[in-house]
Amino acid sequence: MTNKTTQVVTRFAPSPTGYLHIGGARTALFNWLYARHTGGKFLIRIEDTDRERSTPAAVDAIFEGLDWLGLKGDGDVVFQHSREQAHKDAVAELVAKGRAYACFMTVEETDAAREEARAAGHALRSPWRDRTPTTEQLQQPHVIRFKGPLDEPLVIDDAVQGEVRFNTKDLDDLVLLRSDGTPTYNLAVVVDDHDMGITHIIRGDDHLNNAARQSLIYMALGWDVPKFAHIPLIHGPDGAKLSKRHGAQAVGDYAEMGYLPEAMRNYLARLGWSHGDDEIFSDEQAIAWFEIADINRAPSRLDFAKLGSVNAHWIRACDPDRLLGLVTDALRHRGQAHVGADATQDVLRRTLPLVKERAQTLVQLADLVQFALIERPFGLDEKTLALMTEETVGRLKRLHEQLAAWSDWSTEGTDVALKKFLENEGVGMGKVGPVLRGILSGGHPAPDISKIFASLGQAETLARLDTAVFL
RNA sequence: GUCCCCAUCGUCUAGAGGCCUAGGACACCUCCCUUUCACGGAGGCGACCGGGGUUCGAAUCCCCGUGGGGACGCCA
Repeated sequence: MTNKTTQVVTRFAPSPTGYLHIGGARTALFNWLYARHTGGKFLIRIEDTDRERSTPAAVDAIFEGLDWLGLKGDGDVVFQHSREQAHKDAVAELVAKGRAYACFMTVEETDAAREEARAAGHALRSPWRDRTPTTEQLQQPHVIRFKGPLDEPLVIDDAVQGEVRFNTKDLDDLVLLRSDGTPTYNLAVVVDDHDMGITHIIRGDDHLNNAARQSLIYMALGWDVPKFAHIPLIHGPDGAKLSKRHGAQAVGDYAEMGYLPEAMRNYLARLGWSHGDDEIFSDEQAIAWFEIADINRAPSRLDFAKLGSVNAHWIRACDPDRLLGLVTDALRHRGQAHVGADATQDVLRRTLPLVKERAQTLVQLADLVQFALIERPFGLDEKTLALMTEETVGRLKRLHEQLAAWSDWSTEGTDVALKKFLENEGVGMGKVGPVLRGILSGGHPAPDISKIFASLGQAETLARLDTAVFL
């Protein structure tokens, strides 16, 4: 735990140009975990300084993703766009301090100068860096650039990556205000993080270079540089950067595939962070254990097999009523609109506990429950039909008789009934099992036969037997 | 091309100089359980990228190489 005098404040700052990416989700999770761990605050800021690419739909999508994941911000959401004036004020201050300047290069000139600078072994330097423009010149279109040190060592003390050494000769004088007067990302981030009191910036590795530039701005403004923690990116199963061809990228995709948010949190937290050999842990445990020092430095790959096994655990641990609701939703989602009916809900309530240990996702669970939901009369598959010899039919009729008189329809009870029947018949389960399964399940995947009995209930079991045997 | 980061089983990882003949999880294989498919149980396969140092001793520290990744915008 950190000391009480300076409360930890973390933030998640996505740019609303699309859905909430799985990598972004983990970044958000780490920020959230660290804030919870330290008793600090977790804030959300929408980085919409690029008005062209930012859309309200994307903002909604991001919040939908965060809500589903259960990651709520502690304060009001900050929209970066709304803080334009603060950004401009900071730039004015930098100009006044001689730490920023007007640059009149055109885009073409800038490109050429950049080429030239690279060839010379350093970053872009504007010829306007040391000129004082006249009042007339200032009427012309221009950008405001940061005036960084030309050739000095710069060390970023990163909580994950350690001491990262740069030289300012490789850092160009980045644009603070565009020629239309709007602030750029690198400037806005610094001003907002400072004003929001962010103490720890936990974000993707791809920002490590920005950290160098940003820290220069902090220092120029005379502000404390927050603690940086750059976490490695998540890669696809093939080790390449996560992209469309890897399939699911949006957290919404994972919801749709039937993963539980708590499973997602568990899996994502374990991806790139560890607490010894612990694999399955609750939110409370993750919060208690989460230290930035335990975040790994190497990028990690997404592994659906492992995600599935973690999800299977949380499906089993899921509260029955909640699971019923989730499966009902999944069934509706696939077009089974009638599943909300009381009778169907009863069937599901009985069936779910009997099959839930077989599923890795809610979608699989929805499949596993189909055998109980199909409506009579349904045909028998060929395999089952082939088993319906005269001898078997006679046997099934006797079974029907015995079951009709049996009262205990718990799984254990029907198991006893079945065993007794087999004993009386003097045959093994192999003689009856396959055909009975076919008749009762309609060819759908189904659990043990006694569990099928318990799931269907006496009336439905007898009815299904009836239609098969007497057709 | 320049700058930066990274490197333990197929994957996620444990490991902070001797506890390591390198541990766990997922995946995979075998067997058991069994009416199907699963679940479960018992085993098994399987890694310190390479080369130099430092040290009595290195997966752990240093250097070089190689291989991955990221960044080089008036995008964020």
